[in-house]
Amino acid sequence: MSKALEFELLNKDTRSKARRGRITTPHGVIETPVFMPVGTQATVKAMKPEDVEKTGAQIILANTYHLMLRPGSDIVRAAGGLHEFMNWHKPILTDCGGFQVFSLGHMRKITEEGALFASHIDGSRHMLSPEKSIQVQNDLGADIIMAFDECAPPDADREYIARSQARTTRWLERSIEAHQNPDRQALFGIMQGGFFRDLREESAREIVKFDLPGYAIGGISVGETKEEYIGVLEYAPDLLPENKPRYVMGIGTPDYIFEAVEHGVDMFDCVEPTRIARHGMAMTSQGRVSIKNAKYERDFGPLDPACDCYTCRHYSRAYLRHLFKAGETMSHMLLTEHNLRFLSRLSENIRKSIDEDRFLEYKEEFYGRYYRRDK
RNA sequence: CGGCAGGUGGCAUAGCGGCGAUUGCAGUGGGCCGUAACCCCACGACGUAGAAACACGCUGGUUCGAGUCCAGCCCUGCCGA
Repeated sequence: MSKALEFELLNKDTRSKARRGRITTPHGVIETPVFMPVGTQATVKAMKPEDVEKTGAQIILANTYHLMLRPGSDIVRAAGGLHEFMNWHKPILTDCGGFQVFSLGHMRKITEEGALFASHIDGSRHMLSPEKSIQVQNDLGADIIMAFDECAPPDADREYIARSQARTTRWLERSIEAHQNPDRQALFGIMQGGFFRDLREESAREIVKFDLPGYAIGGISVGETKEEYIGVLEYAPDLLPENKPRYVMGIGTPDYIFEAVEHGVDMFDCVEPTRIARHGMAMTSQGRVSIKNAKYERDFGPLDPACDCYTCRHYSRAYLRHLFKAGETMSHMLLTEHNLRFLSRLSENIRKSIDEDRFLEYKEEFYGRYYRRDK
């Protein structure tokens, strides 16, 4: 059993599969369900670590592929690891590069050995294999690291998904073998299998055998319909051990989060809040607000009257709109901070609702405000 | 007063005689899901598509056809007095 991570199941909702948990890592405790902001290049874009922390974030992500290319994991290691390098002293999770196998699909070639990438920065060629991914993640030193997988495209056919999923399992075995310090970094396995239940079952059966400290559900929220997404959630979390954290990779809209939690998921991450912030979009208690809209030109009220974040306490919609239209970096900072606070608070409220056994009521109440259909 | 260069969307620009006129910025709206993302898409605007009419400074002319060629005028900029 890994000493790097401990998971306590604190409470279970009686009318759904939602659960409250607590993960303990070398850099601190994480209350679950938890939303994890993404800081791909060892920075949550537009945010200082201390401000990320103030939003209530308990753990952030960083990325193997990006940091391997720049600055290079040896440099991060020489700096004393990611926590020291980026001045974030709470837990960190590093993604393995498997998503880049998908998102940079046209710039790489997959073989049994791994994925051969042409760097999006300078075109140089890099083999990202299970061994390489884990070596980089060992250098980075995150509390939770991910086994190297292939995130297959949602429209791939069954035959491809079957082969890819089986290969990901073989890659998992190699990832475990390559892992140098399981006492300080917890290695999670990733379930694949696309939208085929039997392939998901096969994937789960194989990866669970390794008795890892946690498991992720990968390959969803990659452009499929919401129905397909929920379809996988109906059975996939149940295929994973109850006493281990379950992580759905890549979700960050409130509805996707609620659905995941309802089906027994504990962790989730997404670029959504940070990216849409830089594109002028805010998540508010009343639904999404596109701050670029002309109707906010003279709106001197806060972005979200129900929000306690720094942005909402000090700035108006009119000012945020002005900053955004003017191309000022400050708009990215303020909107990002707000969106991160929004999702942290959502996580807090979800945890509270599970503690009080009223998760479904909270979900309904939230949907009534956020997804109301007027305007 | 003379010489030169120009006048095309809000601004800036492209445009062998076939234009229902280009592109960028600005504008309006939308998207974004394990971050190649301060990015991408759409639309409107000069410039009219229900019909008719007007039409790239203005007025004429050449031509089957003119933003494009010609003439005059108006305006702008630069240079010289």
